[in-house]
Amino acid sequence: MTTQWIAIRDLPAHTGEKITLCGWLYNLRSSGKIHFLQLRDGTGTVQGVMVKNEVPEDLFNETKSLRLEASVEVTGVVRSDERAPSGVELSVSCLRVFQNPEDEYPLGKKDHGIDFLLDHRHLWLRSSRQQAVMRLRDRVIRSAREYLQNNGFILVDSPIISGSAGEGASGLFEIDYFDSKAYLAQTGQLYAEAAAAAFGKVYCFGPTFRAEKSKTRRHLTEFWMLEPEVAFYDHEDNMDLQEGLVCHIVAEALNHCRPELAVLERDISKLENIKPPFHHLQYDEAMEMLHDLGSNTPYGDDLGNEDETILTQQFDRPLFIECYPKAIKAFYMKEHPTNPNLVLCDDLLAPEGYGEIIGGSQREDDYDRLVARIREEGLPEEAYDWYLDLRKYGTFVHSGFGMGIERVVAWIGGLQHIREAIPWPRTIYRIKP
RNA sequence: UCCUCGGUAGCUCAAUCGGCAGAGCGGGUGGCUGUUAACCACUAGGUUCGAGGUUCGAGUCCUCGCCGAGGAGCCA
Repeated sequence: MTTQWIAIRDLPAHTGEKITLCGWLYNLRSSGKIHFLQLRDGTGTVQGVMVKNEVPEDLFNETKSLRLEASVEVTGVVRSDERAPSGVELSVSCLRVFQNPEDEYPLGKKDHGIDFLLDHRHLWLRSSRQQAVMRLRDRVIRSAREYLQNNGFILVDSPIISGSAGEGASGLFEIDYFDSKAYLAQTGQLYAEAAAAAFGKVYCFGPTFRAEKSKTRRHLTEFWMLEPEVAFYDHEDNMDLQEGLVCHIVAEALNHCRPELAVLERDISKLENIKPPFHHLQYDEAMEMLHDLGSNTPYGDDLGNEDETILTQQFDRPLFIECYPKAIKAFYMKEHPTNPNLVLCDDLLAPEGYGEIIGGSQREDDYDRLVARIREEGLPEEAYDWYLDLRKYGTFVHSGFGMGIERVVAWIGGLQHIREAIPWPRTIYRIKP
């Protein structure tokens, strides 16, 4: 295509000029002798106005028969108009149809059920709401990388295919790998720890897989996780990093995604609260508070979703819960220096009931203790020989965490369900499209 | 794996106590020179998820199955 076309987003700068744009017809209204064409091109929307006695009669009649989502090239003069939401309209003088669909567009202008929308995810992405979500997701990812890279981190990605089951094989997807079995990664953490010993401050970012039959609005079987790992950071340094990262992501969403948050009808004031310092509770304190608030969760258990919601409702910004019992946490977490029943870890809970967005810990750096923990958990020791090497050759205090991108997007965007926060959600009963 | 809810027109949903299968949107036809999910008129459109059962009569009640959603557990 040799024609120079203009993005709808940039139309106000071309007021008074005759321009050409390419896009799709997302709605068409007509008053008999005047057509209103709602056009979108991925950068924005604009109303094209076609008046019967200003264009050839064939063109006017053909335009009336266009179906929703017809792909078109439209030429006309950009005109400022107070009645237009974006401030400008297009007086259409010429319209070329790339394709007028033979069938009616499946997604109507009124509401649809979630099942139908998910079956039509490939078309649903065209809607203004889904475009707002994807732009927010893009911004979250961009600002997270930006924050880490501005703070001396290097991206060192981890493999997605792993040869050993490692921790708890239950949640792993098994795949055929030539003549043997392999597994899809649940986390890149162990590899990030090795990379931290090479580069100091590292992160990995990629898809992770959980073969758990979770059926909740917070779970996907495939989700994206950002996992920083830092040499010589302890538990406290780790939480400072998490706080800084989350604050930067929220601030950048407010800087760049106001229109998207407006489409999502997000209460901005809730996001403007997200500033340091975040609240901190020790696990013990959290349990005490929960029991005062009527929870029945016994001491020693992990917090239920209900518990997380109750706790976060007490605060106006994210909440750290620190130092859980060792028995309910992963083998690689470092034992608490004064209480051997606890580990140096933290969960970061988002406000408004969005729950855990980060799980992190200081890692066990003592060879003997780590071996003992692997044996206690009944894990296959030989699978961790390379991981144990990190404690044999220049062991070092280090810490890291994993942040679930979709949960962060769901929280910042105020989404009801995490599946809207990823372009192609994967859940137990849904792997198409 | 467990608990709860749901499946009726292309879509979103109604249908009273078990008594003629309905509406809006979308489709088709016609009308309208400022519409904002435009509006107005007319019109077509049904194996009520499937298989049994109860009943004079089942979308509705019972049994089993299938599919999906929300929640629990687990986790980011």
